[in-house]
Amino acid sequence: MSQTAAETRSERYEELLRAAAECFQSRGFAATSIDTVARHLGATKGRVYHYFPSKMDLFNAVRDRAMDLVFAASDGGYHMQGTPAERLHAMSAGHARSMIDDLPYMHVLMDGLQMLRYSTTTQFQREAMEAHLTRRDLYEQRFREVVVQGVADGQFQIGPQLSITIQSFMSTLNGPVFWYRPRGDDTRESRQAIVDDVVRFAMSGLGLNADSIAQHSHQSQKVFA
Amino acid sequence: MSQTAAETRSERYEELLRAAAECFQSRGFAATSIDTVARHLGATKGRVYHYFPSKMDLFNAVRDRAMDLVFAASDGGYHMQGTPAERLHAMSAGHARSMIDDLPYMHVLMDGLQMLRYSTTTQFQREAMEAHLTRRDLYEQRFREVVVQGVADGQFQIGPQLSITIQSFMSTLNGPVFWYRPRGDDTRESRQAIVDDVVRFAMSGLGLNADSIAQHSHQSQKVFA
Amino acid sequence: MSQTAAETRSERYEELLRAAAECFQSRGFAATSIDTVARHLGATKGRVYHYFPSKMDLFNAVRDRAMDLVFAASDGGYHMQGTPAERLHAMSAGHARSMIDDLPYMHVLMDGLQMLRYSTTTQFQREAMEAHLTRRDLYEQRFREVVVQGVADGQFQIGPQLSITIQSFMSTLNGPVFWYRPRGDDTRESRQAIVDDVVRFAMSGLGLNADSIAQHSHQSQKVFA
Amino acid sequence: MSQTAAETRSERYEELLRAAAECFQSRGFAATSIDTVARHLGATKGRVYHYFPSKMDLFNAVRDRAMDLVFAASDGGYHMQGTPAERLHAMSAGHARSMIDDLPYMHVLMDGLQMLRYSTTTQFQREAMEAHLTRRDLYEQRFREVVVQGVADGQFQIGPQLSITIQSFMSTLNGPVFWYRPRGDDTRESRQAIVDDVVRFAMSGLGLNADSIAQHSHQSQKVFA
DNA sequence: AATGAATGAGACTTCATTCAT
DNA sequence: CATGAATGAAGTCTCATTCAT
Repeated sequence: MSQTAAETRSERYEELLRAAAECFQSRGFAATSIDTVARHLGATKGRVYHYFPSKMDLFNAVRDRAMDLVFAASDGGYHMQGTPAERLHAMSAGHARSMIDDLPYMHVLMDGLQMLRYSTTTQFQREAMEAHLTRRDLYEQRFREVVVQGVADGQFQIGPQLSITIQSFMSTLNGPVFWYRPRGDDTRESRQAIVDDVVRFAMSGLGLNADSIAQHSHQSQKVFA
Repeated sequence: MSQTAAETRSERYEELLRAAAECFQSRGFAATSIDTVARHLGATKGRVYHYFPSKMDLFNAVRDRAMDLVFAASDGGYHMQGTPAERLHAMSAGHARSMIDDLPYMHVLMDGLQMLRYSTTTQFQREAMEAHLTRRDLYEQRFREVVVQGVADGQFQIGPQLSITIQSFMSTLNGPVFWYRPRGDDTRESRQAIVDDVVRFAMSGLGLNADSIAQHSHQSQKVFA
Repeated sequence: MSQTAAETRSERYEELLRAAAECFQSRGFAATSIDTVARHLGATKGRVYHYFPSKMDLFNAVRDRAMDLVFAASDGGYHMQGTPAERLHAMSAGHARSMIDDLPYMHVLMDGLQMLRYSTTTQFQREAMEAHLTRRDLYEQRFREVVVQGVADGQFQIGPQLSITIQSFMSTLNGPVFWYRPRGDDTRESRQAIVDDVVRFAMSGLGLNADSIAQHSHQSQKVFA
Repeated sequence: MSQTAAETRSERYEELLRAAAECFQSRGFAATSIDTVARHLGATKGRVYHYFPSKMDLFNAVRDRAMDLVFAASDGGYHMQGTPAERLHAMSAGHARSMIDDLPYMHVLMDGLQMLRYSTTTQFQREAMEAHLTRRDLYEQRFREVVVQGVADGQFQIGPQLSITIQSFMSTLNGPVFWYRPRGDDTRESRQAIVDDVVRFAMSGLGLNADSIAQHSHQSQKVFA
């Protein structure tokens, strides 16, 4: 019985998180009202406030979940054996795939960075933001690390400013969040094709030619199968 | 005197547009109040309403101005003589440069796309949105056109889905809007170095090698000097 | 077992009453939530609602208990043998003592009078309020009665309007509710010293000189020992 | 024109302050809604918020005004020439008179002290509270000072703890706030009679006999005529 | 050309209360 | 007996907008 209750609570929580993510995605934080989220869920405000003490806390929860997802998506590639190109390819494919598969969450992840200048934050929320920024830096650091190795190995040819290259690389991978929208005729394959092209562009941006990219793509298939 | 008045009006209008752009940039449309814009200007709401009938109209004006700027920034490259690679390089450099130089406006430009689902729009505003989307498609079409030529010429090697490549290319160029922030020690040269690296990455994403990129970069200097 | 249960219930009830009194004291009726009371008790709302059908009923119970306490505190003095001065002194000492010893309850007693104009009252609650006012009048009547006797006896010298004198007398005795706050270094004696000074002032207000006051004070010690 | 506007603003402000005082008086801070105040004024919330940024600020303004009034009421007595008994009598009469004449404000003044434990206070509001407490101490200090002189002169006979006596004295003077309510048949004289009796009781509490009180009363009449 | 007053709709949030368990 | 979930009313506050001046 207690387990059922716990499961129910957990399910409700997930339900809420997803509904919130979807609402925040389509209208942004400021333009999304708690009422909107509740209605999207077929419930009332009270339910939302029963799980989250404030709108900002709800947003933070969504954002943190998004971070979890994106970490998980590229984790396999980061820890796998292989050349920097192979690893980076796998990480990128996972990342891009997550952008498409978890679109609502990822949208919030992008939006969340603009939240920096909001003054209406409690002490707790400021700490949450700090923690988030730390995680985000850690995440970027993983990509940077592999890129640096690839440059050292001579696999990648990049411009003089490493930071700019990394930012451009991530911008490409994050791109789908801004231009991809699910369609009725999407299939697992059609989405993978999108991911492949995005990753191909990104890897190519580091100076890899098409042939080697194809190879790594093959690798990544196995990893994420 | 009439000319002076006209100039004053025009100056005030510009002042307002920029102030609005800066406010919209830092807090987004929904979280920016007319009062905030007015205060940012050292005035009161009345001034804003004297020039714009509504907040949404103010936003539209900023967004349209942003579109003007980005068009102007890549126009030289688009119309210049040269290979697709040369033209695309010039267009991209102009675009990226504009992202950095007109950051507040460009931020609004990116944000403006989320506005699609706002229900509170008048007939006029819906038309303005339509017109904006048309211009936006037209703008993207210019890049697509040149990329297609380059692919046909064999200068570019891209993935199977042209659209995805174009989107990734634009994502890279737009990137600075999300990660660049002006700093006290910025110089014209340091900003140009950023632009060069971004463009290098984007062109490289189309399969161009570093040498040819360097060449085009040289060209672009002349165009934008 | 049934007795144990009854005792438990009674204990829980007392616990609740006191917790409520403390919360109402520090924040007032309107600003105290049922949740606050429950948390103060280390429980949840359900417990409160198990014993009291509504917040107002809880408040009424606390207020009635406060009335019980203050009645009990001055009852000995009222019924004792002696001159009006002696009796009034004993009543006053008991009353003032109760103000300090039962501070949370007495605070609620003072607050409760403001509640008159609340419109959200049920029939039952209106009746409870009426009953309370009746008891309150009865209580004041006791003091009035003894004062009148003292005036008739020539022990007290008061102003032309008896009501005003009574009100002032009670205001003095009630004073501690507004300015006394328990401190770590309070002792039974230090609290008694406060009571003595308050009562001395009040009796003196009726025209009694210091000497006779000292005498009565001595008397009252015996009554409340 | 500007003067008219200024006057209008000032009038509106006063109107609001009084309306707020009246509402706070009858229901207390927490139970008074801004809507209530607005309705009491025949206006809407917006008007209230146009003049006061928050409910707490409105309350603070009322409380500060109350403090102004009570200071003014006893100021003449404090600065006048005379024995401690004469001065204290005049101060007390002014104070008590103010309790009756400015009842709504004075009620707020009493309530305001309970506000100490509200956690929902901004930095600014905490400072306002500190400033208020300082003023309040200063006010009390005036009475204490004159009482001490009277004790030194042998005019007053009080109990061993000066503080308790002062508190009791003030409690008596403040009393009318809790028990006086204006009635249709009130006259200037009937109110003065109340004040006289209250002051008589308070002075008598310090050991003054009726005769000397009558004398001082005569004095005070001249001061406050 | 611009200000300040005012409104009213709508947002976030709290909380008394009910109910299933 | 007690909890946790949920609701709905009400309250604080914001803000786009209108209007008189």
